Amino acid sequence: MSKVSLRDLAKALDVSISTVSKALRNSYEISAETRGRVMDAAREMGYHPNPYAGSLRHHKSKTIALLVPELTNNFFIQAISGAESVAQERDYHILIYNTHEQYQKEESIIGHLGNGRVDGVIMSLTSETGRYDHLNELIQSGVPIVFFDRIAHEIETAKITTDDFTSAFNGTEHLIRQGCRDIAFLSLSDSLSIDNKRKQGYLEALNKHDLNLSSSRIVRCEGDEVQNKARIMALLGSDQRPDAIFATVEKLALSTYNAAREIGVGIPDQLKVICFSNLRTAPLLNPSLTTITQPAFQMGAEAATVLFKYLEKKRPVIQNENIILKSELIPRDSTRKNS
Amino acid sequence: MSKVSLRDLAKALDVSISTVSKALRNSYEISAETRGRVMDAAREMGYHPNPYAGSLRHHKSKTIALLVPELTNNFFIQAISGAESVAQERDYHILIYNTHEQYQKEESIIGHLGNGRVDGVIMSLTSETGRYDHLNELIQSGVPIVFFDRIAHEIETAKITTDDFTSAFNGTEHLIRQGCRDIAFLSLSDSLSIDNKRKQGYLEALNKHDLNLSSSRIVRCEGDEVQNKARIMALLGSDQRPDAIFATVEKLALSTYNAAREIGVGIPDQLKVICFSNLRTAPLLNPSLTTITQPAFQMGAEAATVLFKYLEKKRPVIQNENIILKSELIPRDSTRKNS
DNA sequence: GAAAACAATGAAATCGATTGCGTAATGGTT
DNA sequence: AACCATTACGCAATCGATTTCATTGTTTTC
Repeated sequence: MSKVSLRDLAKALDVSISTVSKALRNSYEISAETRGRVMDAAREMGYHPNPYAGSLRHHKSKTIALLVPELTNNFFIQAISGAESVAQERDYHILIYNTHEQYQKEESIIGHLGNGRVDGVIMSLTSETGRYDHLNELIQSGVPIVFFDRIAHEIETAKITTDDFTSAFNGTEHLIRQGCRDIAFLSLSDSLSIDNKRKQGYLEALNKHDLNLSSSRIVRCEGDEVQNKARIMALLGSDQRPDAIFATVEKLALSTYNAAREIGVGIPDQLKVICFSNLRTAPLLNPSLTTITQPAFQMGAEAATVLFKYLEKKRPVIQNENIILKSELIPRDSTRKNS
Repeated sequence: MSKVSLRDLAKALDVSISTVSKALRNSYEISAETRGRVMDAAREMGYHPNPYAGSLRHHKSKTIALLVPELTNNFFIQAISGAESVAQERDYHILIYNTHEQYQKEESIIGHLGNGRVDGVIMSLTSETGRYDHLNELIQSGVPIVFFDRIAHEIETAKITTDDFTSAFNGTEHLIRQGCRDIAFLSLSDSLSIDNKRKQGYLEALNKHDLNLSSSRIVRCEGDEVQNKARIMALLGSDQRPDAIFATVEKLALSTYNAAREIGVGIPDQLKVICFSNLRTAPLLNPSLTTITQPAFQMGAEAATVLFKYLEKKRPVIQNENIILKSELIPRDSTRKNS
């Protein structure tokens, strides 16, 4: 039952290996009768071609890699799901890697991806990634990369992002409209472009509305859950408590909810909260959470579509291209105006 | 810069291919000097071995496949994350497949996994899967499968589950203790063993407490989100509304929340809700949701560990083995006793 | 000093599938 | 009857790495 190769089929049918191979690929060289016999035998004996033999021959693996900094994260999962659905349509296989927000892991994994393991890569950078040598090297070796969300501007390729600056600007204005005057911004990492763009959108909105920007209102939360929550509790416990929090990522908003609950700060009366999030339960939270929701599934699908478009070419060098999708601001109770 | 092979190295150093190969693998046959030269050249020229050439030779791919019926699902994602972390430690690669709850996709994907693409498989069945020929065939062809959560009892191999019967029994008793007398059970599929075990636990608890089991209280929710919500709204809107809902899976509890909100049924006063769930925001919901939480990450990690244990053997035939982990019942406000 | 032992390297087979080219057999043409 | 086309198939090289088995040249041993 185990491992049927072309050779086994050839032996069983008393023809040559090449005849079997050609018959299975419907070559015009093979007579209809022989082809039929081969097909039947292949079915009966349960023949499945060894994918790696073909990969070796054709220098393509029909496999792509997906690198994300976190797996247990609604945004990335939806993006993965989007990419997966496109890949499945095209009979591509997906290798998945979790870089755990560590540059070192990213580098090591990228190193394993050269020389034919994958035909292309879709990825989002870790929050630590500041150098791109490993990525450039991979591209030089002929493996194209498409970035989504956490992109490397420095690399010429396709990048799928959302309108982070505008979304953050609008989100901040939304808070201001709801009556907030002292908005803290919870940031994830200084080296991420999305983080910086969101920060700029936030600052620009403050500026437009003549709110002074005390730099202490930008709080870096790059630790683990416990550390971040402690930092937020310190912020909320100080005598100069902000009246709103803009969280760049979902998990910081949840930490804010937990911190506020623990310290006895009422949302939205004493503190309004908004964040970038793909949480399905946002409407069911207490209070329901105002979110800026990225089209995550679509981003993943788009990244895969662009990648495949280039993979079909003979020499897949991806043109520099910025594909920017729109996020949606969904106001809910966490930013409800005080009555 | 692109594609450096052993041959290229050999040419550059003016030695044979075999010498290069042996040098890189630290063979004692090669002199220290030559080895050094080879190593240096390999580093400089950016040599990475072609993984598929090795796979062909050694009949192993250092790759496993992970099949799940859903990707955007907290339970499965945590399980995947657990398996991924173990795989990463051992330098294994993970191919991920979403069967979308469709038997046909499961069958087709499994068909692509024979003949060397992967060394083993970790999977959870679709809710449609009732035949196991495709799985048996794969195992026969030498690819071991480890199941988690949604397992196939009929197949002799390792299976990682949680104590579904007991958990459902305890969950139901919990509802009864909180004063419920008419508990509806939202079921996902009749063909899934976990669903049946949970159902049995539920029935057993009713039985123990002498609550009569009108069969109409078991509601099959195997449609999409819209259909399920409609079914639940019909249930909650009837003049014989149950006083509690036991949801087998998270998404049905969320549909229940939405349905109850829409129809104006108060949780927990008019309706108590409990469910199997790995939702991180369960404590933050309105009201906070009582959950039976499975150790999903651990299940994935355990599945991978068992699989790798067998893959290290020469002839990996997995012994029949049931590994049962404990779920945790976390009472929250959605089952709070009426005052 | 001849034989044996050893160290360092290379040639070639192998894994499984593909494919360009060669070739035998058949039928048709003049 | 000699020739050419066509059909149907097999041989062998190839992809890249590994590994067994020679094959050199050198050193040791009696």
